[in-house]
Amino acid sequence: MVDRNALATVLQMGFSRATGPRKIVVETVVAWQGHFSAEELCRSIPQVGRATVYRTLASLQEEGVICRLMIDGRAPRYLLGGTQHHHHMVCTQCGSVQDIVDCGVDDFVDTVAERFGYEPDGHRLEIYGRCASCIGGERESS
Amino acid sequence: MVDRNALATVLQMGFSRATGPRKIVVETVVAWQGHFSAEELCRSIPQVGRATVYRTLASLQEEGVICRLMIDGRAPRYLLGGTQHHHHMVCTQCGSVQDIVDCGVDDFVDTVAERFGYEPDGHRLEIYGRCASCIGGERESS
DNA sequence: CACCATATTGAGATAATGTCTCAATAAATC
DNA sequence: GATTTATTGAGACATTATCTCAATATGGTG
Repeated sequence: MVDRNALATVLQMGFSRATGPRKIVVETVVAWQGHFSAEELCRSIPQVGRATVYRTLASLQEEGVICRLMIDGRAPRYLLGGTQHHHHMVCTQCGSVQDIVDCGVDDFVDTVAERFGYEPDGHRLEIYGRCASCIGGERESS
Repeated sequence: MVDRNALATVLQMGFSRATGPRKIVVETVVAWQGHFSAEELCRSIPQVGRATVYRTLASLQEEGVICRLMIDGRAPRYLLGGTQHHHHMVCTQCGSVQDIVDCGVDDFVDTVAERFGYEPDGHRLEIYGRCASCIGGERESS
């Protein structure tokens, strides 16, 4: 997915110097399984300052390397891979998240926007439910 | 929309006593034009304690009287009328929000959920763009 | 109406999350 | 290696939200 070259590119994004701390943040994010909050990331790499973590997360998001996910609760959660436009399917039981890449709502969005006289420039779709493995798990444990 | 009877009903929601403070909160919310944050609401009725405002907002949301809107930025914003399932069209320029009631994504959601083996129990769709009046306003001011 | 039991309130402590400052540090260049 | 300056990070500060618990107000009752 994200090879060394891509990593080097990412390290430069929006900055003029590829620094050590930023490298740690990016590598940790890339290796992360599933989604995470900013604070979780901070805790996992205490050798990097909070300010740097937040700054790096902001650029990564701006550049589309990660995307921000507002699962209800409080803090936003981040997820690798936002380069491509997509949506999310969130399991309300185990919290796992899957990407929906082949969107298909685009046309719907355009139609609705036009009906309201809007000039659309983005949309967000999140679907909540229980994932296959959580449904399965329940059957086993009963 | 929300008449006196409905108000009385709302005041009881999830509680066993219809109190003065809660009445102030509910009436303020009902009279509010557009969306608001919890803190904005607190500031507008300083005679009611912050804890009560937050508590009342939570029940109102739970009961579907208001809905929570996560427009990017920080704090969630609230909007009257969440009883009926709907989505939002948010103007990225003036911040106004319109409801999209005739959803139509429902089928799409079911299809996608099924494809992933999910048992869907909710979805959220937000469309961002510039509203008609903002587009028009720009033309005038040029 | 007065009284009681208790649901509810609210001031303020605390928590969680995020932003900002600015002296110190470390990349990149020469 | 020296220089320039982008970047860092400790910690102050800001914002949003939750929690505690003594004080209060509500609804029911005699």
